[in-house]
Amino acid sequence: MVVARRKLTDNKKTTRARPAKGRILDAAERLFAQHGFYGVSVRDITDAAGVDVALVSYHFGGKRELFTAVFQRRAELLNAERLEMLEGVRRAALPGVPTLEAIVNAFSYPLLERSARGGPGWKSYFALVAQVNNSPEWGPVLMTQHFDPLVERFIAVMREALPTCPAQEIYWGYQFLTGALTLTFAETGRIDKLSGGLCKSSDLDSVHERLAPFVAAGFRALCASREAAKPGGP
Amino acid sequence: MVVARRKLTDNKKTTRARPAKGRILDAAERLFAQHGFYGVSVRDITDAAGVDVALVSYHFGGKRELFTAVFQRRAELLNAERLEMLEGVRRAALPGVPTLEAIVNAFSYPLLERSARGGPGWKSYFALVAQVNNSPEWGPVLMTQHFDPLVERFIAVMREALPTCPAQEIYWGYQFLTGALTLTFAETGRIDKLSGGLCKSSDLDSVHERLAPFVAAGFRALCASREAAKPGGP
DNA sequence: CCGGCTATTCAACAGTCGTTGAATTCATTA
DNA sequence: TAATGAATTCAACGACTGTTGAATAGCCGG
Repeated sequence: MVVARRKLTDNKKTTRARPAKGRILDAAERLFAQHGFYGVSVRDITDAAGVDVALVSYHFGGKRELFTAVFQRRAELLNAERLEMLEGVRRAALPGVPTLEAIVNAFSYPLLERSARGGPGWKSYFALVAQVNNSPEWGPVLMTQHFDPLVERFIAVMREALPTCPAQEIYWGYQFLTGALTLTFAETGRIDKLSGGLCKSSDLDSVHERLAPFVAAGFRALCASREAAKPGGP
Repeated sequence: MVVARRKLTDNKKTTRARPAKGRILDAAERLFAQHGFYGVSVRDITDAAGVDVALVSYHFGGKRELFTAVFQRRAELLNAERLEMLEGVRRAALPGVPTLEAIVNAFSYPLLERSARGGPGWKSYFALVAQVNNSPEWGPVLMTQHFDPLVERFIAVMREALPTCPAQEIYWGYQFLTGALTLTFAETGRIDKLSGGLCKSSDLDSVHERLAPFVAAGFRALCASREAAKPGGP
């Protein structure tokens, strides 16, 4: 990415609102989400943050470490919230099991809610996750490292709710769910053009209303067709 | 991307199997799919192709044009095949309408089949599409330009098959479908680890068996819930 | 053998890349 | 106030970036 580099001979010692480390993280989050890891230079980031180039190496060790720091920053908070909601719907359904819709919502709602009303930083973060999730270079490392513990718990609850369903079906259903969810976070505006303005990528409330019914029905269909395929069916 | 650059003082004038232009396209396809546009240098590509650096500018005009050429190359063939299959299932169902499963299959099967058994070039191509589709920088331009005409036809047939369903539901359903499909193409291997080897990202036949039932059920659920929400329902 | 054309090679350009070491500033404590 | 250690600035390094113009090789019809 090449842009006119802002002159900053001014505002050098003026009272800076926030410390440099956070400013760098914010700028990196936004730019990495737009152009990817290699599409952004360290100078792009530090210029946008209004700090010196050397501070990236000083605070984070290097560009690569900055990238993972950006990815980590919001992951724990997010997963804690999702886990809490997941266990909440599980407890609320005892001694039975929660509906598939409730489980999917526990998985997706905290993300959609933050992306919709958490501010531009969160919006950028999820766009970054969307790119990472679909990247063979970064996906296996970063997604597995930061999200798999929660995903395993999610799948375990899903299996409780579908006790007769083969495990593979749950995993494939999860893959379809996360694919649909991450493309939503990318907010490329493609659906806006396709629908002639009828739908808007940024309308995450509409997604929230529709994702759980869509995915839950998909799970049921998956399990039903596989159970029917088993020998000795009903 | 930084790798040791191969010395090629040899094999300069030896009989070269295929012309340079195609070799460049193949190498670019593979490397762009792995690391993205900015993650690969022109020299990475030409070294992998065994040709001179200057040939990229000579044959394509520049790196950017090479990228779009890679993206274009297989798009028309693909869309022609999908359109033919789509119209085929439509005709076969006359005077009625095709099942949702058949429509989804016409949309996804040609892609899955090529990715599974079309050779490494096709596999790379779909991994590239997965990244582009989730990129705010490239997605709106490339996906819209090369795939939207087919998508519009696909959605039109979908609406014929669901005549009472509001248009928005079809568009959202399409977004979920394409998200699930493109993440599948990324083949990041994440589901392999999650499932402990039970599922394999590369097993596109399993995806083919499951995607249509999953998505068709999702569409039906979407339309049903929206019709029920209409005033004066049954 | 010639001229013309395309394809390829080579060398080099100006600019950008990530990183670093030394110098400087800042806030806090002794 | 002096000292300390962290935070920031500055200048620069060697390597790599995409692109280009001139030179060369190969081929085909005359």
